[in-house]
Amino acid sequence: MKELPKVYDPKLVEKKIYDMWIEGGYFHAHRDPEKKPFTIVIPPPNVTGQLHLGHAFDETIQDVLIRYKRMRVFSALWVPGTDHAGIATQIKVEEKLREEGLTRFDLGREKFVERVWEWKEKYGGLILEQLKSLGCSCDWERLRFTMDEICAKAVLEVFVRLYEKGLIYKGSRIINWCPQCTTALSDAEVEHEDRDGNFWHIRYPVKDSDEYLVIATTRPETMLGDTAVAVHPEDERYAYLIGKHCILPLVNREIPIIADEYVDKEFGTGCVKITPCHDPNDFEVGQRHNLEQVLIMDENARIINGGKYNGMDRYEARKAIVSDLEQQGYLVKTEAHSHSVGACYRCSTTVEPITSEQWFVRMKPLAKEAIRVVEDGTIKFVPERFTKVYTNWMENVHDWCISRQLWWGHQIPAWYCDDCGHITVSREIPTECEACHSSNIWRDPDVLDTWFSSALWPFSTLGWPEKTEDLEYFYPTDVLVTGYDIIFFWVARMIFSGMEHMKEHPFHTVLIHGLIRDSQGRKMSKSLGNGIDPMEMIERFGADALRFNLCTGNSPGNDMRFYVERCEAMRNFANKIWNASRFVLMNLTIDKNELPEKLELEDKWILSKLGRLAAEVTANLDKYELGIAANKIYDFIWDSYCDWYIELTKPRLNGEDQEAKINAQKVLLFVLTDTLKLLHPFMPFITEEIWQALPHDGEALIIEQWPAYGDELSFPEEGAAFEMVMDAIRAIRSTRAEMNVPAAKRPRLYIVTDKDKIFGNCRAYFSKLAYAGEVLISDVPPENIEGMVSVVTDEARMFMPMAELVDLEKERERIKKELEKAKKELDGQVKKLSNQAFLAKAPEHVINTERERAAKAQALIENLQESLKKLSG
RNA sequence: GGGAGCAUAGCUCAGCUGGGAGAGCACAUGCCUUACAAGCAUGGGGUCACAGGUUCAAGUCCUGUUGUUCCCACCA
Repeated sequence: MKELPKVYDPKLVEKKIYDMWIEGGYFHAHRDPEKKPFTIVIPPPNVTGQLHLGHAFDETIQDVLIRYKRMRVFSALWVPGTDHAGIATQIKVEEKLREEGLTRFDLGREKFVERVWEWKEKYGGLILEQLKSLGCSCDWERLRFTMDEICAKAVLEVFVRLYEKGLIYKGSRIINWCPQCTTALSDAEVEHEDRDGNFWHIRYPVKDSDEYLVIATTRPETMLGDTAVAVHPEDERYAYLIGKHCILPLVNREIPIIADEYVDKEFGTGCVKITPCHDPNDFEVGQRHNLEQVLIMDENARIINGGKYNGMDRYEARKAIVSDLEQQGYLVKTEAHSHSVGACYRCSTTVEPITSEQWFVRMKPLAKEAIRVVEDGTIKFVPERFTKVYTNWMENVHDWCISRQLWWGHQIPAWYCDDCGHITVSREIPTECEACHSSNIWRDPDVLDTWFSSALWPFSTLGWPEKTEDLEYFYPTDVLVTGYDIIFFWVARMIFSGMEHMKEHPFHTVLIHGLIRDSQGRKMSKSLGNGIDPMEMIERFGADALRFNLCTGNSPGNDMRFYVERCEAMRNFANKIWNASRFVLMNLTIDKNELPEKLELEDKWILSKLGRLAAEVTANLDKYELGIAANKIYDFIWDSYCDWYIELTKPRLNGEDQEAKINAQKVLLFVLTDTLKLLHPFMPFITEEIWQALPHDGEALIIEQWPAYGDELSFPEEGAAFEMVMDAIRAIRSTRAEMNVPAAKRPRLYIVTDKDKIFGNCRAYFSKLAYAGEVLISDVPPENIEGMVSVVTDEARMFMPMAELVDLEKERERIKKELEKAKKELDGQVKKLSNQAFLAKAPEHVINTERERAAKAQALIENLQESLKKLSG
């Protein structure tokens, strides 16, 4: 039998085991008509990214589910892949260029995109290698990239289809503009934050009058683009001014005073400046009143069309304008005012609402089905509370701005005709305008939002729009695992995309988890420098320890604080399993895993526990309760198997009875093997390594069948009987510890009980686990009880002659104290059981449990009283 | 303005459909007991935020309050 080292070293094992799995081809899912498919698509990490704890968390959950289903004999497919991550990747490569003193414009589009591909080829594999270190059992033969040919084809197809259906359109709308990334952003890509700012009250003179209106603004620079002042139609204060004009200060433009219900009479002065090009509301007002549009900022948020302010940065202009207003007497007052400011989710620059020509997806028609499938339960969110977050967003969703002024991404398949102005949208690269056949056409330089391609991920990865066999077999996928921060970006868009293009839900369950935070509850971020590198955790404690840490100690959907010490604790757990297995192997002389004919009491006890564990863990995993399942396995291994069962087998293993020896080995091996199976999804490496060292029939643990038992492991009576013995052992240990009896002291043990048969079979365990010398069992107490320490449970009275330790008076006090406690307990039971309402209304099994407890308490009291009486002589 | 989460041991958190308060770490005491000191045994420690309510029975369900975190929203 193979010798295992004394301390488990993940580094010696993980790489080797992973290679073994790859060689075995176990990650590759076959389209097996005999099996049911189970499919997960990975949330594709940024291709240039590095694994952080958030990934590790997300990926571990998916791997647990995939491994579990694989062992349940599903054809379990986990599709891996990476995302081209438009802005993020482009920024990274531009930074690199800057080190060479270059910008992307120096290279030109074509060369720049080439550079990004080079970068991707060079660094794009890193995160995939990291996933392997974590143990992810992805089907690497089906690796995808959001910009590979297969995915690009899907993107093209979707764009053209939606355009043809009128669900994609180009238009001039207010969009969020990031002056740093110089691109449009979708609403979802803007993060709102309350910031302290000012509320500037400005006087707008009414034309041909001494009067003026006071408006208030948080962005005074936008006044350069004002084309009206609005009041509420029913505001009698200003009714007589409607239709007249104001003179815009500094600019001296005449702008109309209009009436619009959008204005809140109660807020501020009741007058609002209207800047259609730089505020979404004002844009709407402008549309309604046919107002002039004056765009006053360029792509870098520098002033244009603003006279003397031209060329200034937006904040410079703000300062200059406020100062000029003040000098010229237009500034009424400045108030401190906290208001919400939008920031780019990539670079945190304050975004500027700007009118711009962009491509949009018309959301209302698409949202309808996406809401329906969630409301009718076709798609379920776990935990359920995220359903509302989703539907609420979907019901109020605005059109999705999908064009980005970037070079890295899927270029929009639209060509403009210089002659007739027609837009040709096409799957093929056209040579002429489809309307006027002019060859004077040029392609839209913009690319699509990265999330446009991720939205198609569940079916693009399987080969759509081709009717592939994979698509046929594996779609719809089953579970989508991601953090709650990605619901709008990705989950929502996958759902409506799946419904629109596949006419079928992309997955039936969305398993949502929280975010990983640092030990103080802060978000992990580069700027705080509080990030923990999962690779370092793997290096120090092993992938299994990291995985187990991430699976436990949190509840679904909630954030989780990450403690390095917990990795250490889980490393210790791995070591515990290692040593337990080492013990089993050291004692093993059999080469076949089978249960013996003859089972001892403790065998039946542990087997019962194993049977229950398997059933419960299965139920928990089916409900996506990974943490509960993992905790149960942990407790079973450490407490039941190691601390009790292994110790209990030692007398047999070290004894002379050959048959008993073999039988103990058989049960040890059987229980260990099935426990490894249950633990495998959580700790794949160590379980596989041990399993390979144990006698086995199959090839690898990863493809072993998940344990499932009928009644064959159910021994409720024996299980309960053995718990009785354990109670007695614990009571003795406790008393000995309390009295500071050293382990070397092994007094004779008298057990007084009417369950003499059960206790009689367990003599050896009292010696081994309760440090007893000779064990004598009887239904009457021994003589000379005065010199004995007395230990009492509800099933037995026990006496140990330790005269030198016994202070009779103290002994009596100790027992009296226990008696008090027991009586108090019984009082409670009696009270409950004499409550007629309880007896009438509580379910029978609850009443029975209470009766049993009362009976036990009663028995304990009697035993204690007996002992006390004896002591008192 | 709307919505959600959280509040349980010194710390971090479990506690699934209501039925005698749990884990890890920390702490204390005693043990190198031939699988494991990354270990074993034993122990201390909790008005389950507060106030009502439903129920035979509430940490668990309902209402409200307080504190805290987060999400959404076009309050200029």
